[in-house]
Amino acid sequence: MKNTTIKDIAQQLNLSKSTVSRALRDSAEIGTETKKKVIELAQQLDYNPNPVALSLLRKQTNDIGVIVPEIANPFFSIVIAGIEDVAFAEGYHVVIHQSHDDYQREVLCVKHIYNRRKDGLLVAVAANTHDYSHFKNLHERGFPIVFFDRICEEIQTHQVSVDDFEGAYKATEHLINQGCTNIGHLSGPAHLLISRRRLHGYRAALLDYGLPIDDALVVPADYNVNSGLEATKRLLATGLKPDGIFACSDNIAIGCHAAIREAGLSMPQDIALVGFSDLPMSALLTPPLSSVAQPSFEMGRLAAELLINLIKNRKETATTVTNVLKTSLIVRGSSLRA
Amino acid sequence: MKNTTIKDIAQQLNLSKSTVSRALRDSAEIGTETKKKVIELAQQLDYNPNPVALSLLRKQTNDIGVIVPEIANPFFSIVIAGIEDVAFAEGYHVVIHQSHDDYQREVLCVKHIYNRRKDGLLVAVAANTHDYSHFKNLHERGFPIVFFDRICEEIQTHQVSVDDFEGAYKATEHLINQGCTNIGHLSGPAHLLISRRRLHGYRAALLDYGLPIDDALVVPADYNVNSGLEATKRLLATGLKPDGIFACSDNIAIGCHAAIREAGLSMPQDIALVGFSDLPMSALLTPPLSSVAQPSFEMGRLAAELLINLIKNRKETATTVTNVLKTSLIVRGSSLRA
DNA sequence: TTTTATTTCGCAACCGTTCCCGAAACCGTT
DNA sequence: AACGGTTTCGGGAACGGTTGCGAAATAAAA
Repeated sequence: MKNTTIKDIAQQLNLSKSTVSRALRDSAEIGTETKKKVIELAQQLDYNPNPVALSLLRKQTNDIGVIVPEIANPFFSIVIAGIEDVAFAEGYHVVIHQSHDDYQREVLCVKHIYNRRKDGLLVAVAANTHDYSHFKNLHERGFPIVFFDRICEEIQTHQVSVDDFEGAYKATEHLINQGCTNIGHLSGPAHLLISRRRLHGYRAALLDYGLPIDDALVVPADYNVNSGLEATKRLLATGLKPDGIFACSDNIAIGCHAAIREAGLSMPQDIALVGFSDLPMSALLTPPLSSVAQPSFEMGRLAAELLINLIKNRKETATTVTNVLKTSLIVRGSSLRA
Repeated sequence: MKNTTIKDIAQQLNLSKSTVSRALRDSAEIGTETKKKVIELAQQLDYNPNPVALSLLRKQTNDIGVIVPEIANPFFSIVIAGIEDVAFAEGYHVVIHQSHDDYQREVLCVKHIYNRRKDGLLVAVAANTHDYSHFKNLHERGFPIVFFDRICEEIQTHQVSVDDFEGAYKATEHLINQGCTNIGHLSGPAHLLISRRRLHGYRAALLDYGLPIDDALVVPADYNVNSGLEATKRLLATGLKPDGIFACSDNIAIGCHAAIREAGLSMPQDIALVGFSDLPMSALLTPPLSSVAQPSFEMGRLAAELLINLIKNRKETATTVTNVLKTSLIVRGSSLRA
């Protein structure tokens, strides 16, 4: 029932706590004889040090906090898998929080993580977060933070993201190469950096290839299937007749995919479609969804590595790195015209 | 940088630690005047109690450990979302571990959770776990455990699962009603209870409707897409020409779905297919996958509620409940013959 | 044999908090 | 004026560890 403590061992062996502690840590200033006795009894009583006591003493919990919009979002759950992978290997434990894309809730989560003395924070910011002071606050106190995916350039710390601009550019370029001349874009919430960067990549490709830029072809959506479906309906209702669509995320693209089929249009002939993220399910659609693949698992791994590094040598915080991972365009039936 | 402690407040106000502590907890034995001063200064210094110290004193961390095979598996990530939902509301934090369906790793995770003094454990056991002594060990020590989905009947504690038998029965019955007379089954690893129960449901339906039971039509698979694909290939290679398939999970069904199409067979005419779990992606297939829906989010919520209840009143552990949630068959194009 | 060095261990403080218990100080009664 | 009862607060132990320092005891050097 009760866990055996160092004191229990000390009493049974008529020793002091300190001696037992030192013996267990194999200190040189303890006799070989007593050392052996202590270790034996410890093993017998299945002793293991109370990490809570250690945390109090060392002022570190070996826990890292993670905040994502939704755990159930496949992209984030894969990132979390990457995080857990390196965290486990390094002896850290991962405590998950969901912001539900809500600013208030995010603030609460951040407070929780800081107050509960987590060693660091990994975060993808909520979609409707405009004010970053809750993060700045911690950062100024020297609390280790690493942003991933939905990063925050305002804060001078490690950031891990993919090259959204290039990914979006390649996707749009691909549509152009497939003969699309009237390409629409389903964009994400404008205050998210990734949304803006992907929008810029889309525009840059149009510009480079001499295609007109028509803002009426850009319809905003939230990062979920339903919103993608609605946005596509709105886009089709404009009568602008896009022959290609680049969606800012796969979830949006999946909604778009359904809307196109509902409208009785064919892919890729009537409309060629490309998404972003290459979720596992995207390849299962008919036609399978072309998408800009990003290394989600690796993103999690890298973010965790950077954070743990930050935790271990706090001084070197000066040199913060913005890590930009490469994307790769996966061309499938939704956009490949024969 | 440094967090303000109760001692800081005490020194600045020339009071003792105990007085400050009591004042902050609004104790009746502290004068209104001092109480006000303490609370004001605390607010000004942004004081909040160190939860680590509290944990040491109270012998509870307010953390609950969760072990799942894979976080990235949509089913489990949705369950986790449910867990996090009630845990957050109850002031508990969720620490995620992955067993990767590996027994050794699972044992390690269990040790971690117990040693780190988590208040309780929520677990879906690994696919290749035959020995449950690592769980029994904790349970005998009075450590609160709740199993979900992949439960463990050997241990007398709360279990949350769906009615696998009934779900499988309904799925098979539905196939029979669609005119299938030669129904195959892609089963899961045999030492998982859910696999066996679903297999039994399948068999019972065949029996009840007077169809022959042919074990050659039952092909084992692991709970992932690739294994489902391979298993289907093996099933088709037998030459038994099944006209219906009930797959033990949606992931397996998704692999099966692909294999059927690869083989040039049509759904639901040549083969009608039903899966289990109704993952979000299943509805997106063409034809959309019929599936036995289970309330994953609710399963997470319920499991967390039971665990927290167990934590709060340890004595009442005597009355353990095996909670069986209802499934519902979602019929879609993969099995509905016109 | 005395001095010095070395080995081996215990005491006590500390991390931040709660809480039991005792001690003033003040109040109102006889 | 003496006494019992409140009110208000401080001291110290406890939770389970680590660690600096001092103190025996033992061994080595003079």
